[in-house]
Amino acid sequence: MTIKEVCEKYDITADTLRYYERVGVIPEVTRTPGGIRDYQETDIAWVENAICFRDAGMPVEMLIEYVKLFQEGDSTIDARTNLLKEARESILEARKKYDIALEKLDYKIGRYEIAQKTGVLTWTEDEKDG
Amino acid sequence: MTIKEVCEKYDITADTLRYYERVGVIPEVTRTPGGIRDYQETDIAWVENAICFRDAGMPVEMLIEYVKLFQEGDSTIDARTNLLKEARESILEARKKYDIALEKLDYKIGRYEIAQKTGVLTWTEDEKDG
DNA sequence: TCTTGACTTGGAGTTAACTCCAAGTTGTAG
DNA sequence: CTACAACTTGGAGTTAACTCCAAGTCAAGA
Repeated sequence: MTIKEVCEKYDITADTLRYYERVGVIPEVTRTPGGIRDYQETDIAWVENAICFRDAGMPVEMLIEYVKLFQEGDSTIDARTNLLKEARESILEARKKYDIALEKLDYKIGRYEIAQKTGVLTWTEDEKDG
Repeated sequence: MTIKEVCEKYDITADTLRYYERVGVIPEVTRTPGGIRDYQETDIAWVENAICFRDAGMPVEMLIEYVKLFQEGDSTIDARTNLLKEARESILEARKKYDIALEKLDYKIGRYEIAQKTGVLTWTEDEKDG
Protein backbone atom coordinates (compact mmCIF):
# COMPACT_ATOMS: atom_id res chain seq x y z
CA MET A 1 0.00 0.00 0.00
CA THR A 2 1.44 3.38 -0.97
CA ILE A 3 1.57 6.34 1.36
CA LYS A 4 -1.17 7.97 -0.70
CA GLU A 5 -3.51 5.05 -0.22
CA VAL A 6 -2.89 5.04 3.51
CA CYS A 7 -3.57 8.78 3.61
CA GLU A 8 -6.88 8.35 1.87
CA LYS A 9 -7.88 5.34 3.94
CA TYR A 10 -7.32 7.13 7.25
CA ASP A 11 -7.89 10.74 6.20
CA ILE A 12 -4.47 11.87 7.33
CA THR A 13 -1.74 13.74 5.42
CA ALA A 14 1.40 12.11 4.02
CA ASP A 15 3.41 14.63 6.02
CA THR A 16 1.86 13.42 9.24
CA LEU A 17 2.54 9.78 8.32
CA ARG A 18 6.19 10.56 7.56
CA TYR A 19 6.42 12.63 10.73
CA TYR A 20 5.07 9.75 12.81
CA GLU A 21 7.67 7.44 11.33
CA ARG A 22 10.50 9.95 11.69
CA VAL A 23 9.92 10.61 15.39
CA GLY A 24 9.06 6.99 16.20
CA VAL A 25 5.32 7.08 16.80
CA ILE A 26 5.31 4.06 14.48
CA PRO A 27 8.25 1.77 13.62
CA GLU A 28 10.04 2.16 10.28
CA VAL A 29 7.76 1.31 7.39
CA THR A 30 8.57 -1.40 4.83
CA ARG A 31 10.13 0.03 1.64
CA THR A 32 10.36 -1.00 -2.03
CA PRO A 33 13.89 -1.72 -3.34
CA GLY A 34 13.88 1.91 -4.57
CA GLY A 35 13.24 3.21 -1.05
CA ILE A 36 9.58 4.12 -1.41
CA ARG A 37 7.22 3.31 1.46
CA ASP A 38 5.10 0.21 0.85
CA TYR A 39 2.85 -0.25 3.88
CA GLN A 40 2.28 -3.88 4.88
CA GLU A 41 -0.52 -5.07 7.18
CA THR A 42 1.68 -4.70 10.22
CA ASP A 43 2.69 -1.18 9.26
CA ILE A 44 -0.95 -0.31 8.77
CA ALA A 45 -1.88 -1.77 12.13
CA TRP A 46 0.67 0.55 13.75
CA VAL A 47 -0.71 3.53 11.83
CA GLU A 48 -4.23 2.65 12.89
CA ASN A 49 -3.23 2.41 16.53
CA ALA A 50 -1.31 5.66 16.39
CA ILE A 51 -4.29 7.51 14.94
CA CYS A 52 -6.66 5.93 17.42
CA PHE A 53 -4.58 6.86 20.45
CA ARG A 54 -3.75 10.33 19.16
CA ASP A 55 -7.48 10.90 18.63
CA ALA A 56 -7.93 10.11 22.29
CA GLY A 57 -5.41 12.80 23.22
CA MET A 58 -2.55 10.44 24.06
CA PRO A 59 0.64 12.47 23.61
CA VAL A 60 3.04 11.61 20.81
CA GLU A 61 5.77 11.18 23.43
CA MET A 62 3.87 8.31 25.02
CA LEU A 63 3.41 6.52 21.72
CA ILE A 64 7.12 6.91 20.97
CA GLU A 65 7.95 5.41 24.35
CA TYR A 66 5.65 2.47 23.70
CA VAL A 67 7.17 1.73 20.29
CA LYS A 68 10.65 1.96 21.81
CA LEU A 69 9.74 -0.54 24.52
CA PHE A 70 8.10 -2.83 21.98
CA GLN A 71 11.27 -2.90 19.92
CA GLU A 72 13.33 -3.81 22.97
CA GLY A 73 11.45 -7.12 23.15
CA ASP A 74 9.64 -9.21 25.72
CA SER A 75 11.66 -7.94 28.67
CA THR A 76 9.64 -4.73 28.50
CA ILE A 77 6.21 -6.29 28.80
CA ASP A 78 5.78 -5.03 32.35
CA ALA A 79 6.81 -1.53 31.38
CA ARG A 80 4.45 -1.60 28.41
CA THR A 81 1.56 -2.80 30.55
CA ASN A 82 2.18 0.03 33.00
CA LEU A 83 2.35 2.55 30.21
CA LEU A 84 -0.96 1.35 28.80
CA LYS A 85 -2.58 1.47 32.22
CA GLU A 86 -1.32 5.00 32.72
CA ALA A 87 -2.75 5.96 29.34
CA ARG A 88 -6.03 4.36 30.29
CA GLU A 89 -6.28 6.44 33.45
CA SER A 90 -5.57 9.68 31.57
CA ILE A 91 -8.17 8.91 28.97
CA LEU A 92 -10.77 8.01 31.59
CA GLU A 93 -10.08 11.25 33.41
CA ALA A 94 -10.33 13.29 30.22
CA ARG A 95 -13.56 11.57 29.35
CA LYS A 96 -15.02 12.47 32.71
CA LYS A 97 -14.30 16.11 31.90
CA TYR A 98 -16.03 15.72 28.56
CA ASP A 99 -19.10 14.41 30.36
CA ILE A 100 -19.14 17.35 32.73
CA ALA A 101 -18.87 19.80 29.83
CA LEU A 102 -21.67 17.98 28.02
CA GLU A 103 -23.94 18.29 31.04
CA LYS A 104 -23.23 21.98 31.26
CA LEU A 105 -23.81 22.41 27.53
CA ASP A 106 -27.07 20.52 27.58
CA TYR A 107 -28.30 22.64 30.43
CA LYS A 108 -27.37 25.88 28.67
CA ILE A 109 -28.82 24.74 25.36
CA GLY A 110 -32.05 23.80 27.11
CA ARG A 111 -32.28 27.18 28.73
CA TYR A 112 -31.60 28.97 25.45
CA GLU A 113 -34.25 26.97 23.66
CA ILE A 114 -36.82 28.02 26.21
CA ALA A 115 -35.65 31.59 25.71
CA GLN A 116 -36.10 31.24 21.97
CA LYS A 117 -39.68 30.04 22.42
CA THR A 118 -40.76 32.48 25.10
CA GLY A 119 -38.54 35.39 24.15
CA VAL A 120 -37.35 35.60 27.74
CA LEU A 121 -34.12 34.34 29.28
CA THR A 122 -34.62 33.06 32.80
CA TRP A 123 -31.76 33.03 35.26
CA THR A 124 -31.29 31.54 38.68
CA GLU A 125 -29.24 33.37 41.29
CA ASP A 126 -25.88 31.73 40.60
CA GLU A 127 -25.79 31.91 36.82
CA LYS A 128 -25.47 35.52 35.84
CA ASP A 129 -23.17 34.61 32.98
CA GLY A 130 -24.29 33.33 29.59
CA MET B 1 -11.39 37.12 45.34
CA THR B 2 -7.80 37.79 44.26
CA ILE B 3 -6.22 36.22 41.21
CA LYS B 4 -4.13 34.06 43.51
CA GLU B 5 -7.17 32.64 45.25
CA VAL B 6 -8.81 31.86 41.93
CA CYS B 7 -5.60 30.14 40.75
CA GLU B 8 -5.54 27.96 43.82
CA LYS B 9 -9.24 27.19 43.69
CA TYR B 10 -9.10 26.00 40.08
CA ASP B 11 -5.47 24.85 39.88
CA ILE B 12 -4.64 27.16 37.01
CA THR B 13 -1.85 29.72 36.66
CA ALA B 14 -2.33 33.48 36.98
CA ASP B 15 -0.81 33.83 33.53
CA THR B 16 -3.50 31.66 32.05
CA LEU B 17 -6.24 33.62 33.82
CA ARG B 18 -4.84 36.90 32.55
CA TYR B 19 -4.42 35.40 29.09
CA TYR B 20 -8.06 34.27 29.05
CA GLU B 21 -9.16 37.76 29.94
CA ARG B 22 -6.83 39.44 27.46
CA VAL B 23 -7.97 37.41 24.45
CA GLY B 24 -11.63 37.39 25.51
CA VAL B 25 -12.20 33.82 26.67
CA ILE B 26 -13.81 35.50 29.68
CA PRO B 27 -15.16 39.07 29.91
CA GLU B 28 -13.14 41.75 31.69
CA VAL B 29 -12.80 40.99 35.38
CA THR B 30 -13.94 43.40 38.11
CA ARG B 31 -11.06 45.52 39.50
CA THR B 32 -10.28 47.34 42.75
CA PRO B 33 -9.95 51.16 42.52
CA GLY B 34 -6.20 50.48 42.22
CA GLY B 35 -6.68 48.33 39.11
CA ILE B 36 -6.11 44.95 40.72
CA ARG B 37 -8.39 42.07 39.72
CA ASP B 38 -11.07 41.30 42.30
CA TYR B 39 -13.08 38.33 40.99
CA GLN B 40 -16.82 38.51 41.76
CA GLU B 41 -19.20 35.54 41.58
CA THR B 42 -20.03 36.30 37.96
CA ASP B 43 -16.36 36.54 37.02
CA ILE B 44 -15.74 33.24 38.73
CA ALA B 45 -18.66 31.62 36.93
CA TRP B 46 -17.08 32.65 33.62
CA VAL B 47 -13.71 31.26 34.70
CA GLU B 48 -15.33 28.02 35.75
CA ASN B 49 -17.10 27.68 32.41
CA ALA B 50 -13.96 28.50 30.47
CA ILE B 51 -11.96 25.85 32.31
CA CYS B 52 -14.74 23.30 31.93
CA PHE B 53 -15.08 23.79 28.18
CA ARG B 54 -11.34 24.01 27.58
CA ASP B 55 -10.96 20.74 29.50
CA ALA B 56 -13.36 19.25 26.99
CA GLY B 57 -11.15 20.37 24.13
CA MET B 58 -13.31 23.28 23.04
CA PRO B 59 -10.99 25.70 21.22
CA VAL B 60 -10.24 29.08 22.75
CA GLU B 61 -11.54 30.69 19.53
CA MET B 62 -14.99 29.26 20.14
CA LEU B 63 -15.12 30.53 23.71
CA ILE B 64 -14.06 33.97 22.51
CA GLU B 65 -16.84 33.93 19.93
CA TYR B 66 -19.38 32.96 22.58
CA VAL B 67 -18.34 35.75 24.94
CA LYS B 68 -18.48 38.23 22.07
CA LEU B 69 -22.01 37.14 21.18
CA PHE B 70 -23.05 37.25 24.83
CA GLN B 71 -21.84 40.83 25.11
CA GLU B 72 -23.85 41.83 22.05
CA GLY B 73 -27.05 41.05 23.94
CA ASP B 74 -30.26 39.12 23.42
CA SER B 75 -30.26 39.47 19.64
CA THR B 76 -27.53 36.82 19.51
CA ILE B 77 -29.42 34.12 21.38
CA ASP B 78 -29.95 32.09 18.21
CA ALA B 79 -26.29 32.35 17.26
CA ARG B 80 -25.24 31.35 20.75
CA THR B 81 -27.58 28.38 20.74
CA ASN B 82 -26.13 27.22 17.43
CA LEU B 83 -22.61 27.65 18.71
CA LEU B 84 -23.38 25.58 21.79
CA LYS B 85 -24.98 22.86 19.70
CA GLU B 86 -21.95 22.78 17.44
CA ALA B 87 -19.70 22.47 20.47
CA ARG B 88 -21.90 19.67 21.75
CA GLU B 89 -21.49 17.71 18.53
CA SER B 90 -17.70 18.10 18.55
CA ILE B 91 -17.47 16.94 22.13
CA LEU B 92 -19.72 13.95 21.47
CA GLU B 93 -17.58 12.98 18.51
CA ALA B 94 -14.36 13.33 20.47
CA ARG B 95 -15.85 11.28 23.27
CA LYS B 96 -16.67 8.51 20.86
CA LYS B 97 -13.01 8.40 19.85
CA TYR B 98 -12.01 8.20 23.48
CA ASP B 99 -14.29 5.20 23.91
CA ILE B 100 -12.77 3.44 20.92
CA ALA B 101 -9.26 4.03 22.27
CA LEU B 102 -10.34 2.76 25.69
CA GLU B 103 -11.64 -0.44 24.15
CA LYS B 104 -8.40 -0.97 22.32
CA LEU B 105 -6.40 -0.23 25.45
CA ASP B 106 -8.44 -2.59 27.58
CA TYR B 107 -7.94 -5.34 25.04
CA LYS B 108 -4.19 -4.79 24.91
CA ILE B 109 -3.86 -4.54 28.68
CA GLY B 110 -5.81 -7.76 29.04
CA ARG B 111 -3.54 -9.52 26.61
CA TYR B 112 -0.41 -8.23 28.34
CA GLU B 113 -1.67 -9.33 31.73
CA ILE B 114 -2.15 -12.84 30.45
CA ALA B 115 1.37 -12.67 29.04
CA GLN B 116 2.70 -11.59 32.41
CA LYS B 117 1.06 -14.56 34.12
CA THR B 118 1.91 -17.20 31.54
CA GLY B 119 5.15 -15.73 30.28
CA VAL B 120 3.86 -16.06 26.72
CA LEU B 121 2.40 -13.39 24.45
CA THR B 122 -0.38 -14.76 22.29
CA TRP B 123 -1.21 -13.12 18.99
CA THR B 124 -3.99 -13.56 16.53
CA GLU B 125 -3.33 -13.26 12.80
CA ASP B 126 -4.19 -9.57 12.42
CA GLU B 127 -2.33 -8.13 15.38
CA LYS B 128 1.34 -8.55 14.74
CA ASP B 129 2.06 -5.15 16.32
CA GLY B 130 2.31 -4.51 20.04
C1' DT C 1 7.23 55.93 55.94
C1' DC C 2 9.63 52.09 54.32
C1' DT C 3 9.99 47.50 52.77
C1' DT C 4 8.49 43.53 50.71
C1' DG C 5 5.78 40.78 48.09
C1' DA C 6 1.95 40.44 45.04
C1' DC C 7 -0.03 42.70 41.45
C1' DT C 8 -0.07 45.25 36.73
C1' DT C 9 1.01 45.60 31.45
C1' DG C 10 2.68 44.67 26.64
C1' DG C 11 5.26 41.83 24.35
C1' DA C 12 8.47 38.05 23.58
C1' DG C 13 9.40 33.05 24.10
C1' DT C 14 8.06 28.09 24.44
C1' DT C 15 5.90 23.63 23.45
C1' DA C 16 3.45 20.05 20.98
C1' DA C 17 2.15 18.53 16.86
C1' DC C 18 2.14 19.06 12.83
C1' DT C 19 2.89 21.32 7.93
C1' DC C 20 5.51 23.07 4.29
C1' DC C 21 9.52 23.48 1.26
C1' DA C 22 13.47 22.67 -1.92
C1' DA C 23 16.20 19.73 -4.17
C1' DG C 24 16.75 15.42 -5.69
C1' DT C 25 14.99 10.25 -6.92
C1' DT C 26 11.67 6.70 -8.54
C1' DG C 27 8.47 4.60 -11.47
C1' DT C 28 4.99 4.38 -15.00
C1' DA C 29 2.64 5.77 -19.37
C1' DG C 30 3.43 7.02 -24.15
C1' DC D 1 13.85 6.85 -23.91
C1' DT D 2 11.47 10.66 -22.23
C1' DA D 3 8.07 13.04 -19.56
C1' DC D 4 6.05 13.79 -15.52
C1' DA D 5 3.65 12.81 -11.41
C1' DA D 6 4.59 10.95 -7.05
C1' DC D 7 7.92 9.82 -4.07
C1' DT D 8 12.23 10.80 -1.04
C1' DT D 9 14.99 13.64 2.67
C1' DG D 10 16.50 17.19 6.15
C1' DG D 11 15.24 21.11 7.84
C1' DA D 12 12.52 25.29 8.39
C1' DG D 13 7.94 27.34 9.34
C1' DT D 14 3.23 27.46 11.47
C1' DT D 15 -0.51 27.19 14.88
C1' DA D 16 -2.82 26.96 19.29
C1' DA D 17 -2.41 27.70 23.79
C1' DC D 18 -0.11 28.99 26.89
C1' DT D 19 4.20 30.79 29.71
C1' DC D 20 7.69 33.91 30.86
C1' DC D 21 9.83 38.44 31.38
C1' DA D 22 10.98 43.33 32.51
C1' DA D 23 9.65 47.35 34.30
C1' DG D 24 6.63 49.49 36.87
C1' DT D 25 2.41 49.98 40.54
C1' DC D 26 -0.17 48.68 44.70
C1' DA D 27 -0.98 47.37 49.47
C1' DA D 28 -0.27 45.27 54.05
C1' DG D 29 2.92 44.81 58.00
C1' DA D 30 6.97 46.83 61.08
